Amino acid sequence: MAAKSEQTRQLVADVALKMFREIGFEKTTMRAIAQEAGVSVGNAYYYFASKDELVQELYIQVQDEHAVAATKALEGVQDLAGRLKTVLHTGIDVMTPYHQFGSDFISTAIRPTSPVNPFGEASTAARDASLAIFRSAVDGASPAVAKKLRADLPELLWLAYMGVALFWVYDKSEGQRRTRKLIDGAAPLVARGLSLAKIPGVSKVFDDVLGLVRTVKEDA
Amino acid sequence: MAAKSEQTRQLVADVALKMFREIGFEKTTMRAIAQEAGVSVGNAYYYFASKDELVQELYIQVQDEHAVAATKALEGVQDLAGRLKTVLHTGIDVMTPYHQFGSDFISTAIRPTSPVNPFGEASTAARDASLAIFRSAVDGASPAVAKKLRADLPELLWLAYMGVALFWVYDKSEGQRRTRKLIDGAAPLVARGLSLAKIPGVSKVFDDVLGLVRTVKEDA
DNA sequence: ACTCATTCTTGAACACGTTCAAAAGTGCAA
DNA sequence: TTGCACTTTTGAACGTGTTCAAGAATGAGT
Repeated sequence: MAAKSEQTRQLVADVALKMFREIGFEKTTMRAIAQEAGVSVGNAYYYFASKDELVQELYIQVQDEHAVAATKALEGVQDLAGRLKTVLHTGIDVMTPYHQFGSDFISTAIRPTSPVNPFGEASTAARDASLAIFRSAVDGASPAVAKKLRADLPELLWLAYMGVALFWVYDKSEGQRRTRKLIDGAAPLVARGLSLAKIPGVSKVFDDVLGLVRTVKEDA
Repeated sequence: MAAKSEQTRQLVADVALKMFREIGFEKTTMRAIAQEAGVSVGNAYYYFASKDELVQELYIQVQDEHAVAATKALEGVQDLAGRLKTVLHTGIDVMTPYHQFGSDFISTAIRPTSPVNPFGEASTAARDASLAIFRSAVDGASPAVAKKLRADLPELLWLAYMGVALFWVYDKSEGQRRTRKLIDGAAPLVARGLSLAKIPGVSKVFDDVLGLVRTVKEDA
């Protein structure tokens, strides 16, 4: 029997996500969710320990959509700039229905104790999934990315992606036009910048950057 | 008469900041502030429209301290790497008493409607003050920074500083050792990276980066 | 059919940030 | 002194996220 329990859980989650999309984070109160779902407030809390955990539900779903959309869109795109653009654009695509919700999300997510914190423990799975998208974007590129960069690049790009997401949240231009522009401009620049790694004088700086990144990551 | 009113305002602010420092943001309730200050809750709200505005008070104070400390510490430091290090380290210095408070602060600050949002209207003054520190760090450097970079660099460094601050918030190492390491490593790297602007192949990439920055900033 | 441990559900209660009508205080003009 | 407008102060009340003791429902073992 497919757990009556699981049904209730799904119901609450579905109602919550729908309300987040339609009326925003703050106006979606736990009481409203419960009422709309036809359960008691306490019951919603039986399945989700906090409002933040409902946000986590949304986060995971958006992440999944991104993985699917990006994988599909990457087919046939060879060059790094194009692949990077693809991953970033599809990322923004799946987030778009939640744009008005974005600032509340980030505000929630940035709190170290939040289950949605992208750097935190609770979202290791989601982060790894997201990282995997960038890894595939890098690994599948031709001409290939310089070998010494290949290991760390996906993580750095993912970090940049967090920055783009932040930019997007603040982007009040229609359809978030500016964010799209930023992606279209930055992706080729990153690719070109990386190709400079062959120049001797530049190569050393790259090595040091990688060294620093590794050092700082290490003694966490 | 130095306004009894102003005295109350100061009292509330002082008590609040002290409590933020000592027991953190969440545990510092408006009721606790009021009680400790010997006023009613409503009275605290007469002077500060929200708890966020008390955070703004803190933000401004920290900013001021940073400006003073950085200006003093910059004396006699010539090279860009050193000057950058100085500004970043003094920035972390003045924030240190509030480290445990950091994540709540950022979580508050990142909300576009917050008076403390560093990108927002309400903190234009504070941001300009902070920007001025970076501008002076750049302008006072010798050997001088490439002319074409000089206009935009302070803003980009300020942005990087926001990133460092974010890193610091998450830095759980003792005394935030890792953040210090990051600063010591990154500052010379930035300086060296900028000096590459003279190399022809690199120069073009730099130009495009600046072009992109300006484009994206323009049609806000 | 009858336990009874486990899972699920309820709604009242709590502390919080915030609001507001009303009271108290203040200072100046008549 | 009295009157009056203005500023300051109060504390009860509201809606929020969250907790929890208590009760229902469920289902496996007898």
